[in-house]
Amino acid sequence: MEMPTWLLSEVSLQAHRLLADAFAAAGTRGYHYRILATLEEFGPSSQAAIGRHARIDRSDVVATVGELVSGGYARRRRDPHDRRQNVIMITPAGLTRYRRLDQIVVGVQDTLLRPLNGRQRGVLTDLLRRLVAADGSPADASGRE
Amino acid sequence: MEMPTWLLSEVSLQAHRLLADAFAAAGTRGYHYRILATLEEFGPSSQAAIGRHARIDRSDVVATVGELVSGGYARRRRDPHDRRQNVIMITPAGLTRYRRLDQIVVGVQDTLLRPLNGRQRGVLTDLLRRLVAADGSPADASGRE
DNA sequence: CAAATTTCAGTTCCACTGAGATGG
DNA sequence: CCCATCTCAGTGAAACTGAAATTT
Repeated sequence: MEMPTWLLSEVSLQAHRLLADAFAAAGTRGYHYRILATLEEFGPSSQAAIGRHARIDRSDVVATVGELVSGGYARRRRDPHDRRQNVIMITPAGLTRYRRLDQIVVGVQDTLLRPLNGRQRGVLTDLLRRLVAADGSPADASGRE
Repeated sequence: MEMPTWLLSEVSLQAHRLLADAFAAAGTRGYHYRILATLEEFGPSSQAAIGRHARIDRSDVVATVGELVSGGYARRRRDPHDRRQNVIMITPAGLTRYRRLDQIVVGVQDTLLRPLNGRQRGVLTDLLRRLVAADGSPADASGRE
């Protein structure tokens, strides 16, 4: 019960709980924040591109963007240059909302990482980044999918 | 998008995918493994105790233990000393199954942590352990629950 | 009475699948 | 023809809630 995967899922669950509580208090969910963050970072994007950046399934992107549009946080238009895709743009209201949610998320980082000092936080982030970077990379011969 | 909680959830998701795939191939799920591991580690336990050790909700413990009993991997009896509770015991078949699943889990650790050397794995485990240990501990004034 | 345990029924979020329609 | 995108409908694991029944 001390396996890294166990510890990882426990810590991730802690983070998820903190985030879910904070998001719920703000009347939203993780997918909303992640999509707003993607739009803020990459600008107008197709739904497929959003899904790749935010790592959300195509199917969930459709539904969540729909909710964001209903709430006035994003706009959805057909791309005139490639009529297969939509162009999703964040609205001023969406940007305001994103900034507010982002502060919440920053606060959660600090709550979660309180037991670690600055140097330790850096080491943890670095190690995790390596694992993320290696996901599905050539190092591993037995590919998924 | 480089927040520790994001990296954490990404890595945890990688681990979850690896484990879920491996468990599915073995015809089981995470809850089954976690409960078998708890029974192996702590011996006969009440369902409430299992839930506390494996960090599984009381409600899910009931259902999952039921499945394990159906599969012949555990037995459920009323505790004669405290008739509110059940005593759950792992069967020989359950122990065999647990050992097999545990090997799978050990293999997944190695797949996941392949990008890190031994020292780095130790550091990561240590940092994560600190975060887990601090969960809901006094350091944080605003307690959950 | 209060507290703990078991159980059931239901919810939510997240990740994912399959298939159809449209368009490049 | 093949491929990408969008969309809908549905599945399943995991975490959780509320309430009832039993027993301590």
